[in-house]
Amino acid sequence: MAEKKLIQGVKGAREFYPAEMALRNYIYDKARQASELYGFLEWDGPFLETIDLYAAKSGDELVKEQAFVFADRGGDLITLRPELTPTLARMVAQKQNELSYPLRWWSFGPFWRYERPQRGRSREFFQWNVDMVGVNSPEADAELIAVAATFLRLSGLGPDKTSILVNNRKLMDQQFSDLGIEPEKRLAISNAVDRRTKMEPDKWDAYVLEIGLTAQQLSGLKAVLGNYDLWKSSEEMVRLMAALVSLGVSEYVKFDPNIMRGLLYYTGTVFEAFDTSGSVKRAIFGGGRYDNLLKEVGGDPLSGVGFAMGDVVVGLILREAGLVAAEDPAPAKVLVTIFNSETYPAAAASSALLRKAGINTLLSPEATKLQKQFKFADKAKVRFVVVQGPDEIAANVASVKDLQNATQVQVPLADLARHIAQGLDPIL
RNA sequence: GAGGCUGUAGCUCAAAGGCAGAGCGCCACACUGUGGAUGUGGAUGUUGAGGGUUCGAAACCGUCCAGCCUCCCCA
Repeated sequence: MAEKKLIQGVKGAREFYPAEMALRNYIYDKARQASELYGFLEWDGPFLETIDLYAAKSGDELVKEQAFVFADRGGDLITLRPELTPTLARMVAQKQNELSYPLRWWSFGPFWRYERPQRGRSREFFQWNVDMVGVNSPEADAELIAVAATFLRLSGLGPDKTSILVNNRKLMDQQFSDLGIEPEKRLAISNAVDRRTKMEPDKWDAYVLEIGLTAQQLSGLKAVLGNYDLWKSSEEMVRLMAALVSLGVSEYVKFDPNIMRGLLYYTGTVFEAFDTSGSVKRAIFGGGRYDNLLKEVGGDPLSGVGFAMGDVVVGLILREAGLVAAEDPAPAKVLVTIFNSETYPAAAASSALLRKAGINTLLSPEATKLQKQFKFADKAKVRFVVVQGPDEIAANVASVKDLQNATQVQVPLADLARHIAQGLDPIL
């Protein structure tokens, strides 16, 4: 009590108490299942990279303002990775002629971005990345969307709760061109489209006119953004949509001309997933097709398609939807109590028997009152409690209480593990 | 980087310038070989930090720190 001041953790860094760790592992497990169902290989890169790797995309806010950068003892600038794609590009380029294409890789690991922590955003987060490199077809794009949709399905997020919205950069570029919007204004227009849902209609109109569009172009643009059949005029989109039907995931997918994605490197299909039933407005994941992946790190150009999903937003959604309990996990099935200071050897021997049989077993570390040990068992959510007092030890048996139905029986020690295993799984 | 809200017991929150409280949780007992439920009793605070105003501050003022929300950006 003398020292009460707790040393604070790093702002925006994550703390995973057992309940949060269970959620993180749940997301990791579903990501792994979805990835492996499509035959993707797990990989990872270093968490530390030189700043040069990201500086290839100079001018990018991600690097200049959102990266954690520090000097190592030799004075070199080291970056905590803010994203995976540059690492992917480098690692593929290093073995460009050894790898077999199309490459299907997935990864789940930590990333860092120096930004203001808020709902759905922290400075340290885990991200699932999935990429297919070395192929350029709408069917490959569909495959990636299918991996993502499969994750949603495995996680219990059905198409009634989530949607994957898709669009195509080339299609939109054609529309902009048809409207006579000059190429140099298109980036600003893309950003404006991205921001449209967050602004009031009048203000958005004014904002677009300020960029330099004519009133006619504005109304044309709004017609385009309201045309949900626009995809039918794009051969790529038609093939993509057909592939999604064949792959059995089309119920998740909707065409939406308002999906642009801020990142510059997307060149074709783009997509983002949203929670449509809950309170979280941020994208669950986002991705798309990129060309010239390797050019900037010194390799020969390769096309790819990929997406990334952070753990924070999807974690919020899973909790809100009640799909993952906000409780500590309960790996142990049995608590072996210690009756008094003399009976520890018998209790420890019983716990060893159970563990040898593959049963997750807690052993009390000291002989406190049995009542206290039972209360602990209840909180630990174990099913069985084993008691061996002097009577049981003399008879070479153990008392086993089933907390679920409050029954208790005496079992010969030789049958202890089998008895409990059968109680846990009656099929045995 | 910009704006807003909040910070009181382990947790959720009351107290609006005048004695720091409740519920839940925790501990003990009822029940000295047995959990959940119930009852009775008990412990717990530098009111985020350090200053100022005041006879008197949890409250008012400014500083710092932290958390939450929005913008920016994005997973």
